Amino acid sequence: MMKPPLQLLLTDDHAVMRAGLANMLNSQSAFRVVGEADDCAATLELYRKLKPDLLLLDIAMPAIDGIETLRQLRSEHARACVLMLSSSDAEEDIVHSFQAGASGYISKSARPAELFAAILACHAGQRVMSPNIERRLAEQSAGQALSVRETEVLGLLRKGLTNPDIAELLGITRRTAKAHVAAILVKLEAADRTEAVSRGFERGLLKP
Amino acid sequence: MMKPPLQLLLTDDHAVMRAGLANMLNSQSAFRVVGEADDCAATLELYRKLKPDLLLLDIAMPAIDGIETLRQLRSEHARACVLMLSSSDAEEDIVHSFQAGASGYISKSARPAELFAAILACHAGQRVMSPNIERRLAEQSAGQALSVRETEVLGLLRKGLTNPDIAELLGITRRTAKAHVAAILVKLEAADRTEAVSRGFERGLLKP
DNA sequence: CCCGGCTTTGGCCACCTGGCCAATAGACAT
DNA sequence: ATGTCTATTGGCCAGGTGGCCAAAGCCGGG
Repeated sequence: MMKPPLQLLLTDDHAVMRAGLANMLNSQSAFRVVGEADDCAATLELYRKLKPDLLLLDIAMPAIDGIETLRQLRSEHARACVLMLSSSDAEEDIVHSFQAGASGYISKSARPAELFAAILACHAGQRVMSPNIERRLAEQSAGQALSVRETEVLGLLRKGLTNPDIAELLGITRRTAKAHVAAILVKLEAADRTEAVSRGFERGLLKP
Repeated sequence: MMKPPLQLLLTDDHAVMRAGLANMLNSQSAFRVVGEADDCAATLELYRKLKPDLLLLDIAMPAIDGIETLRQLRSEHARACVLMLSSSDAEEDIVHSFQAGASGYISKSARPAELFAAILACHAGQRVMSPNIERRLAEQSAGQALSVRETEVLGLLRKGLTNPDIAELLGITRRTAKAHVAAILVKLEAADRTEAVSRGFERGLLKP
């Protein structure tokens, strides 16, 4: 007597990836893809309807990204088991995923067998990370995390705003805006605001 | 009597994507995935060995990206039929792909049926683009293209270099470095060098 | 052969930048 | 309650930035 297959819900904005993934997973008797979604709204709706055992959720999505989708899902279904499937491997994405309640995080670079194992482990209640992701976390966490305010300022730097611009927009003095920028430069190890924005993109703090 | 299936070579750094794609394509009698590669070197090697009818090539790859891989392949096999498969949809990637000799460009957001059709059309000698990509090209090409020199300077801006730094590094005067930066600002419609770098990332001129 | 674009160069000037000094008030954790 | 972290603010200064004026040589396409 076999165990019934795990009911999986797939979310990824790339139809090719979804179809390929579904094909591959369904060819394993342990899994069964019961639904596919391509954005946040569809994910929430299908989750309510299907009550899958596990959600495979891509991070990079237009409009509402995977992290935010995860937050919304967990606020409604606190016990949802979600495995993030990412192509970026950016430190920020990983950290934010776990903060938002992900059960695991695996790279699309992982071999299929690793993915299968990750899904099973995740459903068994374990915290899952692909090996190379653990390595990255150890390496990269040399850099300090930006505060909420600093992240906000970084978003303004990106738009080409000057310190006086930022001060006016946030209703603070120029001096304070400058202080935030200075803090950003130190934390991102950047020589100036321009390099800071680059590092922001590299680390996944800013999305293209 | 059926036509023999098209021999396909797959290149993508994400094993999950490769496996899923291979699964999906092989389930169609018209296609047969005869090889998979995860980087430039493996692609060139397998291409020589297998002489596939068509190469499905992902753009985003670490170290050597898909565009450069395409260039190298075409310098060796000028008649190679290559369909770029991309997740970015950045204008630059599309333009560069065709300049480098791609036969087609399709988004991972395309539905499987579109992908199948694209492969067939490509092999039939047509120029293939997914519909939403054509739309983007029309919209976005409002922005002017950067010259070679300007692109080089943009890469230095990204690293936080000042105009004097750039001048010294390129062996030109500060005034000239300044002129290049000014040209970049105009072409990317940026208020300052920091915003220029943002636009660079958004347009795919710079890669995270 | 001429036009257009790319690359190169000069000076002047108001403004912004980032580094340096130090300090206070509130929030959240221990 | 004590301590850590964050957000906030001030002034001074050398150096970088971007806008404005204009112009020359080079190269490829029409």
